[in-house]
Amino acid sequence: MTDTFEPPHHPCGRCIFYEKSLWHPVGLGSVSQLANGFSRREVAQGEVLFEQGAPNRGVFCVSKGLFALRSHNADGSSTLMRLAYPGEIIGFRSFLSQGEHQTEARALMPARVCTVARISAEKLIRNHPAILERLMVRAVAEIDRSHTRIIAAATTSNKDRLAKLLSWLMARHGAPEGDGLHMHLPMTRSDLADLIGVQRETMSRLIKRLEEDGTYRFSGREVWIRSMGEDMPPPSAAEQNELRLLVQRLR
Amino acid sequence: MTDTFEPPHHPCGRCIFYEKSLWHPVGLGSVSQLANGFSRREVAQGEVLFEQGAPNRGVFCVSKGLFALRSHNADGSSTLMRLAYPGEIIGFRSFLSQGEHQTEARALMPARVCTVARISAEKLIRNHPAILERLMVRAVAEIDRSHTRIIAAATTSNKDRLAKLLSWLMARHGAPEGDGLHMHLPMTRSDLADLIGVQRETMSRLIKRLEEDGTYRFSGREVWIRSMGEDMPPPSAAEQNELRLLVQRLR
DNA sequence: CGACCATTTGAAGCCAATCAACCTGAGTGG
DNA sequence: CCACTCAGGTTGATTGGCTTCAAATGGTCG
Repeated sequence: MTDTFEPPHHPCGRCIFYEKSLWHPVGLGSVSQLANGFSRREVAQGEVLFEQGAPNRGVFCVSKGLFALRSHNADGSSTLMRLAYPGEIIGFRSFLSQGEHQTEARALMPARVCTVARISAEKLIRNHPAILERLMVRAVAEIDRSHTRIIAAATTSNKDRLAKLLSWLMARHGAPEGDGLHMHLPMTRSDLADLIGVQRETMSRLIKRLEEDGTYRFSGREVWIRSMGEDMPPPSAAEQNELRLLVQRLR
Repeated sequence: MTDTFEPPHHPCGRCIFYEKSLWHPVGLGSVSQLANGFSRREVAQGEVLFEQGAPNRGVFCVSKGLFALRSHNADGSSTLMRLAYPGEIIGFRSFLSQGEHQTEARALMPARVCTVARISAEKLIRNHPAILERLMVRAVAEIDRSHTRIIAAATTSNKDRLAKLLSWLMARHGAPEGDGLHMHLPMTRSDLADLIGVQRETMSRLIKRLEEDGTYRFSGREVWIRSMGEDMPPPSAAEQNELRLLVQRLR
């Protein structure tokens, strides 16, 4: 839009979500201050960006790939709290409370992350209150996500929640194939189980049940979803409609 | 502390949590601006402060009593998202997103609420970024609460979660009695069920099972908890210890 | 090949949802 | 005063789903 006025050297300037970037409010004058504490880094698939319990070192922005934010429970189990896609900020809770990371961040795909070191981030936020406003938007989004999940867990069946999750993932990782969609699952079945809140064995059985319904087909991490038309009565009318829209959108 | 310098007419000046109040950063100079959009109001037990879906009219601070923030689901069921005690801010999500309330706020006890009208609140936040910082702290707390709940739902039994909830409520509503504690439950069993995420009938059975364990005694909304010492092996060692500390603290 | 990991399958048992019936106390209206 | 209703709560019977333990399968990698 206003290419002429945008600072050519803003570290986030090349990101497709630059306009919505957390650090966008840092104007021409302070770009050097931002560039100072800024670092960009590739994270290999499976690599841990930060451990649960580790001290926070700054604010992280996913630039490429996908991260899983996982909470390790005292009893050895773990819960996958959320997935973070490019443009999303992670680790901001521990940054704000100047404490330890509440979750572990692990790359589920080859990823890239931009970090603004803690000291720099604190300084920038003090000087540019608009950054805090943007961070607040992210926080509210996280509250919304959490509430939605709590409600979903209390009101819908595990099978329905899995179907919902799969169509959600399909929207981000899928491509049209035949009369439906196909994707490579970015995570293991254990991860899916941790995301839905069931045991691994149950996830295996849920997947089998979904396959028996005829809408989904699985082979390892490959997933196909039929765009459906005349077949059986699948999950629900709402779900069916959602899928139809999804197929249309990706086509 | 610095009584001499505190504005004598700050609307929140008399609150015991004044120092931690959201509007504390409004200094001497701007108090009139705050007082402008400020209103205080009694809310009768059972009365609804705001409905789910209603447009946000400002930022609410619980001054007395207790509110239940409930989400009404499409299928007619509802989920009790959280309880709000004096000093807590409610309705800030819809305030920030300038949208509709995501939850219904209903007084579980005779309550009092202080409201800062939307326009005033927006102006104050623009002029005093420190307010936004404090609001961010509340938002992070809400994220923490939600995450804890998601993890608890995925890893602990309904019975254990209920026991935890009861001891939590006991800490806020209980008083020593005999060799244990006693409280009047501030909510119905349906509310408890909505908080734990089970059906009313299941809640009734959970309560019966807790009674059979011998730690709790129920009669209508009256609840007694034994401080225990020699009896049976109750919920868990951690839970037992927590209760012991609780009894000591309230003694 | 052997080790390891992810996944699947089976069997047993527990737990919660559901539907239905019943109970109680607090109004309400005749 | 009684009959009625209604909200809150309990109880029983049944069913289905999930966990748990155990064992088998399949793929990958040194």
